[in-house]
Parts: sequence; C-alpha cells; structure tokens
Amino acid sequence: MGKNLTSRKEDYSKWYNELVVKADMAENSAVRGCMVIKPYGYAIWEKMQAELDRMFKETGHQNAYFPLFVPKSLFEAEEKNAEGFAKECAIVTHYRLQNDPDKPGKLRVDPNAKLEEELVVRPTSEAIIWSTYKGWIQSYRDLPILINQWANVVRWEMRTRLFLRTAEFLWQEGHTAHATKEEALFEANQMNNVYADFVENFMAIPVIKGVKSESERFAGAEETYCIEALMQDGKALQAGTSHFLGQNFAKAFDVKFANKEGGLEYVWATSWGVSTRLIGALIMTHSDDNGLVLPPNLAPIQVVIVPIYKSDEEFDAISQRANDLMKTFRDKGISCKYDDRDTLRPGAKFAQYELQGVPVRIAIGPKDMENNTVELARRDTFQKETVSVGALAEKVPQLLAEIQTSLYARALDFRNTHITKVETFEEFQNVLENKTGFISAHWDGTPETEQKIKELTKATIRCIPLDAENEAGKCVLTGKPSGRRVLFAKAY
RNA sequence: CGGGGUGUAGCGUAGCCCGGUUAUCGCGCCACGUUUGGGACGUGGAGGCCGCAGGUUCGAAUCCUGCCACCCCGACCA
Repeated sequence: MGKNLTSRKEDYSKWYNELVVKADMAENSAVRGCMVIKPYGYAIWEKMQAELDRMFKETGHQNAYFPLFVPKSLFEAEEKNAEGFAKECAIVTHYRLQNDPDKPGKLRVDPNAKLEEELVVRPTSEAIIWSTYKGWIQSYRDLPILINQWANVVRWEMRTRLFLRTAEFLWQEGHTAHATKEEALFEANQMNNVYADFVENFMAIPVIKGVKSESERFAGAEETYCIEALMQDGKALQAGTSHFLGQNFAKAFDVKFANKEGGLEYVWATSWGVSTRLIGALIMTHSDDNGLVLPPNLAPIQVVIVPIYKSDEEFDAISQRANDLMKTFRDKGISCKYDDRDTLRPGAKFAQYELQGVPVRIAIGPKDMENNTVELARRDTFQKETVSVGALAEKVPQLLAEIQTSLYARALDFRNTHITKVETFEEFQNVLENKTGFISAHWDGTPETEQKIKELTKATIRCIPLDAENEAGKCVLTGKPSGRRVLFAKAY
C-alpha cells in the first residue's frame, strides 16, 4: 500500500480515513484539492511542529505571524518571485455579498463592493514580510532578523495530489534578514541541515542534501538548498527547501541598512520551509499493506494496551495491571493508551492499531495474569514475544528506540540500493524504466540538456548533492565534459 | 487546459449495451442475545431525489444534450 499511496485509491482508502478526508465538494463549491486533517493525523503534525519549533528556537529563531492577504502591488514587486507564482494564485476581488434579486434565498457578490486593489492569498510570504521588514531595519544593529511563521498557504495548482500537493496546505516558513552574504549563506545552509536532521532522526526518513539546478530553483532565489527523499515506489520527493535569496527582495522592497562605516547597503535574505507534505513522505516511506507504520518519535500513541478477558473479574484484574503499567510508562515519558472498550473484540483492536501505526502493542489476558507476563508486539516487524511484567519498564523504552533506528535503517537500505550510477543514456533510460529510484549521472551543466532529458524521460535533476566528489566524466546526453555527478529521478 | 475513465446508502459495488413491479450485494451502522489469546455469530431493523439540470418516452439509474465533480495520464508544482 505504501508503494502506491497516490495512485491507487483502494490501497490507501482504508486508513486514509483515519488521518484525513478530502473535503467533499459541496454543490457549486469551487473548493478543490483541499484536505481535512482529522485529529489522529493532526496529532502527528503537532508532533512535527513541536520538534521543528524546538530546533528553530535552538538556532536562535522566533515565531511571528503575518497577514494572509498580500496586496497585488506588493506581490508583484519582486519580479521573478511574482512570475513564478502568478499562475497559481487565488485572488480576493470583493469584500461583500448581497441577496441576489434574481434568485430568492441566494447570495451574489455585491458589484459595488469591488476592492480598489486586489488581494492575493499568500502562496508564500516573502512579499508581505519584506514589505514589513523595511520598516524594521535601519541599522546593522537591527540585524539579523530571524523569524519563523506557522501558517497556511494557498497554491491553486492545476492538479492536486493528496498530501503532496493540496490547494491549501499548512507549513512553516522562515524569513531571515542579514548584514552579510556569508551570514545569509550560512543561515540557508544551516536550516537545510536542521531539516535533514529532523527528517532523518525524527521521521526516520533518509535524505540527500543538495542544491537545485538553476531551472528547479525557487522563484527569486540565488541558491536553493534542498533535502530529497525516495519513496517506496521509486519516485523522489522534495522534503524541504532552504533558499539563499541574495539581495533580490531587499532591492525589490528597498530594504537598506546603515553599516558600521556609515554606508547604506541592501540586506541579505533567506527563506526556508517544510509543509504537511512531510506527512505524505512519512506515509509513503514507512507504511505497509497493514497500514501506517509510525516511527516512535512521531506516534501520538507509542504503546497501546489491549485486554483479553471473559469475566468481569478478569477484566478488573487486567485493568488494574494495565493502569499500573501506564503509570510506569508515563513516568518515562512514553505516551500510551489502554483500550478498555467492550464493544470490540481483541482482534478488531489489533487490526485498528496496526492501521494507525502504533509502534508497540501489549496484550494482557488470563494466561498472562497467571504467569505474570504480557504479550509484547512490534508494528514494524510484527514480531511478538512474551515478557514478564517486571521487565517492561526497561524493555519498552528499548524497543521503541530500536523501532526508531530500525525503520531508518530499512529506509536507508532501500534508498541506497536505489541510487544507480550510469554512464550512458541507454543505461539511464533502462534504470528509469526497470529499477526506478535515483540515478547518479554526469550532466554538462546546461538548462537545455536538463530540459531535453526531462522531455525524453520525465526525469528531472533532483539535486546536485553537497557531498558530490569531483570526478571528470561525460554528460549522459551530450557527451560534453562534466566535473561531477548529479542525481536524477522521476519526482512527485 | 488537452487525452482517457468514473459518478448508484457512510464505504465498496451489481444493474446501464438491450428502458418496464418495491434498485442488487458486501462491509459498516442500530436493537437484542450468545461471544471475546488476531478483524465473532444469529435474529430483527434503519439508511437512496441512482452527481445536477433539461430532453425523448405511457414509463428513465438505464437513451440523448448540457453542466458539475472526482480519478488516471500530460502541462504546472512544496
């Protein structure tokens, strides 16, 4: 199921409902491709937010909030940025409805309530933020500004894909202002490292750090750092980006500062973001045919306890033990749940928690009560063992840690076996067709060649890896000289 | 926006070509009872403007026209 999340509805629909439902289109509704994130899915997002927020603050950032609406005149100020997003903007043109004289009971847009200037619903916030920063920055003493915003943004894509490309999505966007180019470059690179750290160590998804080619670069950026992950179906997913914006936005919004020498200089900028797309990455990296598989770090419930009983007496005794265990676990910071519902049989509960990806399950029945044991089962491998009650306080935290590392190891192994070095274009096409995954190949460095390869194979340059070694070679398509390999793949 | 496909109960579906009693089946839901170490079983029950709007016809889920939505493939993209 994890292999085909976005292409085969029947594969993911059974647990997709646990996380999210695509908004039902009301009659006449133009809302398309938006998602409803249900509590369980949102709890996962909150865990991500909490950890990222911690990491941002550790690196000196603060949270703030800026308006949803961007006046068109601000939006168009940075030319490349505006051009890049123009095709996918939702625009507010009116501010009032009125009763429709022709259709009783219906409303229409009041033609007299046209806005003097249209408002763009933010597809990203550089414009509104830099127009604000202008008023905040006069001197080098006002720098750096290190701000992050948690927000929703709207991108009116022609085609949406659940989790990976919804019309509205939640994200964080960092926007920083610096006195020097070096400092801004350091910041952009640092935040890309923060993302890599988070995605690898918290979400157990291996990534490749790199920079984008010119044509894949963020609109308005001078350099785009990125982390690229590989999904189980062999397609690449951009999991996060961090942009060095140069002085483009400072120039567009006329943001200058007085330096120590008394001269005026334009400010250097970065922006960086990750979104609810990461939930999609999580699903497509770890899930299997039984449903979601959550790394313990992200699981809203890390341990679930299921009682198995016939009589009330048995139930009471098991409940007592379960509550004792819960206290033990909670003291160790483990989130746990005791499912004492008498409306479902144990088997149904097992299936449900597998669907939800709960990492560890403990079952307690009459036999266990007799022997002072429990059945301990792990979601990732389905292994079960009988463990004495006294050993659990040690064993469960260990098991959670082991699941976390083993999920990462499994994904890393898959990823590494799906990076293929090729020398010829024939090999290139062959790998794309039969093996999928990343292709490490030489490229002559021109946008034309990149475009040609895209047309011929649908594969794009995912990134130029930061750790790529210098290696003389020949471009797979043109045969022209190349100084190092880049990574190609079909991408979401 | 181009090409293909699909809309029938909360979910998944049969019926549509070839129009004709009360629209099929499974899951789920509700009630009662028996059950409970891997998705229980029995009995009874509720739930449908057959995507929307027109048209053809004595009669439309079924035929025709228009519209809307969704899915897949392109273009576009976090």
